[in-house]
Amino acid sequence: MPRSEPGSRDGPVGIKQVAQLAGVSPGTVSNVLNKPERVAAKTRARVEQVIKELGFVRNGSAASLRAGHGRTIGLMMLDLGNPFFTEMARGVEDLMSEREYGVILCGSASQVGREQRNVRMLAEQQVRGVLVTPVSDSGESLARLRERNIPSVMLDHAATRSDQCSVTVDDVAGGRLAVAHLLERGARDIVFVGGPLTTRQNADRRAGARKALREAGCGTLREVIVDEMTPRAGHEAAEHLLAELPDAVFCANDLLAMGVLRVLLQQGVRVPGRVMLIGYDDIEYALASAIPLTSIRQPPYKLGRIAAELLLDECEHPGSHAHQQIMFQPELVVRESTS
Amino acid sequence: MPRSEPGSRDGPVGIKQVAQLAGVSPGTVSNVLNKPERVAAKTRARVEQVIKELGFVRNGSAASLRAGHGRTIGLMMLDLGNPFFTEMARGVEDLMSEREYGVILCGSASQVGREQRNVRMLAEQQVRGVLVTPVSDSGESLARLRERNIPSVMLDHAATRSDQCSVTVDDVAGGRLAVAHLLERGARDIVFVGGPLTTRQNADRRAGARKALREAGCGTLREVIVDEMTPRAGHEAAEHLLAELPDAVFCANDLLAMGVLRVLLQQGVRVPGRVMLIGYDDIEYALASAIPLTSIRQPPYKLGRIAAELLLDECEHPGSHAHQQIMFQPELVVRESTS
DNA sequence: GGGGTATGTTGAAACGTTTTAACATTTCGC
DNA sequence: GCGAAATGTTAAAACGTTTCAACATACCCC
Repeated sequence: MPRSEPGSRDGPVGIKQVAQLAGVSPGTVSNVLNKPERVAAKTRARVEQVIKELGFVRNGSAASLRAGHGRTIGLMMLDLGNPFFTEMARGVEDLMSEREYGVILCGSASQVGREQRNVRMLAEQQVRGVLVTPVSDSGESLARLRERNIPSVMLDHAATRSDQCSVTVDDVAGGRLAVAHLLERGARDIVFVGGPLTTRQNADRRAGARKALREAGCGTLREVIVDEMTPRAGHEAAEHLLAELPDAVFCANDLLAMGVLRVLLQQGVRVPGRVMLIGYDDIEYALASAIPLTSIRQPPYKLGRIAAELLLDECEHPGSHAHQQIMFQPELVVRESTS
Repeated sequence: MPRSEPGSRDGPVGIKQVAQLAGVSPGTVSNVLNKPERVAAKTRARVEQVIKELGFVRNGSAASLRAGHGRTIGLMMLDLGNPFFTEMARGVEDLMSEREYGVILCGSASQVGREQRNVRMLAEQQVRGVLVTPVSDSGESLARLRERNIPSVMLDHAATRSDQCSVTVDDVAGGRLAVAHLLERGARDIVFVGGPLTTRQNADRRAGARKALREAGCGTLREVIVDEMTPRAGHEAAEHLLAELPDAVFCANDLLAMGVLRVLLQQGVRVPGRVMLIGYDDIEYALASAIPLTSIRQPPYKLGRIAAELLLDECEHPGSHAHQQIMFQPELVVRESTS
């Protein structure tokens, strides 16, 4: 049996072979794939049948070359080690998977250089658009995307230009919410643990904290600035506190708070009896800690999903797309650590 | 000023325009990009200069179309919500970024169907290779990749075929390590909390636990099977234990253990005084819990990185590549919860 | 300085789609 | 039934790279 089908060759089947077997032209097969409504029901059925039989899978590179863009988007994350961001990535991935897009994942690890290298790589891959959680100074990366006409949506960082979409949570409001809660519970001597302040998130949360104090007209804010948002950094910060215990501690994220909590308990400091503690992000693991943590809840999954929707809208309907700067309000979740 | 350069047009600059400005043929520019050693130093310098001036970025789709494969790999993860897997993804991303490859991220959410859809998408994107943490029955997905000649490496699941690379940690040894430790500390009535048992990880860890008992010739193992590896599932499991407290609990992952721990402490059960507790994975957040958790450490970042290296070796040197099944040994990390 | 070998460079042919204008065919109003 | 309009289908020209055989050129040894 030399060869089973007239046109069958060894290589992967292409659109031509489908066309031949279905008795139509390659153009029609392409239409079945991309604009099914333009081809007669009967023809379409036949072609689809052949596609299934032959196990044909379209060559995305060729499609992308001809069409000028492919079915992938880029996702640039600030910190792949932080559950807040990976949860966001999950939201993005879920939506893109539904719409049959691929997601090219990049981590900038908060370094401008790495961010720029990755933007170049994404441009090379002909991504249709890019989602970015920008490092403090990403102007250049975004400009490069713009000059290549690659749409982008900023994630967890508000856009200042009106020709840019962004999806964020109000961190100033979050900081205010946290400290207002502590004040209401009677705390006066409050410590903010967070950093580095060059990141927008930290700066905003601190600003919110100060705002709450101003509004209340009472209380003082001490600060311990750390250079990482990890449990380890929380440990170190807590050591500084032991000398002069405050009434309450506001940590710029839950990982820090978990570190602080552990040191306090080890030293026999009652939480919340002696010191109240509040975190930020409301990650799942915060609930599971020995003294469940009061925290500020953000919806990372939703953020990712909505940003992805916005990006796709801009990519697929550049004409009618209206740029939006969406800002969610965070939510206070009260648990034992402040009760 | 009608046009600044003779060949300058509006669209993105291509290899031809670089060639023209540098006074060479397009083929030579391509060689500068892909086989720099084949082109004379002087010519190369000139071309590189022009590339920089024009801000030329190669069109990856065209390259991929002609060459038959692109500079991306696929990464299929079992569970994007689990720090163990996201840490693995970080290892993969780091290496691929160094080698200037893009990583297309997919989550299978443990569903065979989603896995297969994603494999199809990856094939369409012409990925060079795929890293898979397979769901329990992924034979078909892997077969599809093979018939398309797309190399793959299995992650966190040992390959049974010798023409397949895999990188794993010995979960049987891990389970044995955990329970042997508990027995050594004097526990006799031990409970295993984990599930679902259809996942290889759970089945192996349980098998390891049983092995430890057999070897010791003493002790008994009760089991609470859950259907999710989350803190919430841990809570529920712990409720079952309260009626008849065991000497020790071995959880198939740290998230479960954190959930169990919280319920025990809430009920006034001393840990480790009354019940010892051991987890699995040694995730960062486990250390930060109120009673630091004894756990079985696995090196997810390293797993990801090594698997990525293996995959690239297979992709780039298919001739000389030797398939390997690498298995790491896990490590016992003793902390307060068993001391 | 002539035959042979390295060493660089080139031109043109792919790669597998999408797109477009042009061509058939059917449908419809009258 | 006739012409016009609507509906399907097609052939051929892109898209921007890589590859490969062929061609120059420089170098070397006797």
